[in-house]
Amino acid sequence: MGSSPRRADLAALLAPLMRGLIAAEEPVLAAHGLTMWGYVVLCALDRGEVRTQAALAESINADKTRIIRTLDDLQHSGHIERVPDPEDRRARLLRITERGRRVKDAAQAQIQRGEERWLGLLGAEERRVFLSALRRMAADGNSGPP
Amino acid sequence: MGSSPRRADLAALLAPLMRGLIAAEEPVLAAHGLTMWGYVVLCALDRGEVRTQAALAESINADKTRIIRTLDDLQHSGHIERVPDPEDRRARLLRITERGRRVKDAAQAQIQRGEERWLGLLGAEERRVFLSALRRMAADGNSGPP
DNA sequence: TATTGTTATACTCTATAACTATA
DNA sequence: TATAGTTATAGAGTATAACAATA
Repeated sequence: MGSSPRRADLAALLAPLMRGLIAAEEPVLAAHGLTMWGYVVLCALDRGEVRTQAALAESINADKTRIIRTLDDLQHSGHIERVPDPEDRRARLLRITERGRRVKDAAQAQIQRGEERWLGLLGAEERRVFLSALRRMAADGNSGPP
Repeated sequence: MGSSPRRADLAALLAPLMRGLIAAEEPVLAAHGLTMWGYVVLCALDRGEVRTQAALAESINADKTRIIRTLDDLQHSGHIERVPDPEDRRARLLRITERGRRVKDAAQAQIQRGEERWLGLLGAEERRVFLSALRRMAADGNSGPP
């Protein structure tokens, strides 16, 4: 015997949770005039770790060509600024605007309230352990192929 | 102030972990002659909860038209059988074959060994709490929109 | 020669509509 | 009339290749 697995695959457990979270986020973002990618970009820029489009694309695991329309839209709606880099005239420096940060913070607050639908299933200590473990695992996933 | 979030969004933590897991799974599945969807189908059929194509599609959150090519391939490679339902001549009953189960079990064993790259970051008790919490959250995500 | 940002093109994946054979 | 399975078509999303400007 021994043919049935002790537990489901990790990915099989994460997938439905991910689906649920995204489904819950989408109407919130739409209500704030944001797309999923637009929100991801605002979050990345708000962290302040990246300045150029290439660096941004890499940090959110997107192709550099894929984010251009998103950046255009965010710029036109006043959520970000794109200024030429005086030190490298090929590059354009990205910055979230005051308005962009307000919108992002409002959307994020509502999103994290919505996450209580799932996190609320956990006890206080359980939640602490879960989030701590998840943070560590997520950080390692960034270190590329084994 | 209060403009920076206490923590990252749940989805933002799950996304890189999910990416890493899928990237690690893909070469394993390929080595066993399976696609991601083919593997998902074999796992669902092995659980034995569904019998028709429509029920299978729903259980793995896929469109009924989307799985047909996958079922064709799995049938041609002898991983599943499709027999006409004697009680409803419109339907075809799905069943994983002995060969299908062997391949699926082998792939799954290797996949779960690969997951130790992430789960291995956790202590024994931490891992137990994490998996227990994740299982509960994943089950709730299936209950549809709030 | 390599890199930044951009555009145009091709390709993959998925959903939609329409069809058949049953019920 | 509704449903199971199938096919064909169209649409969205993504990657690839090629370009101009700059390093």
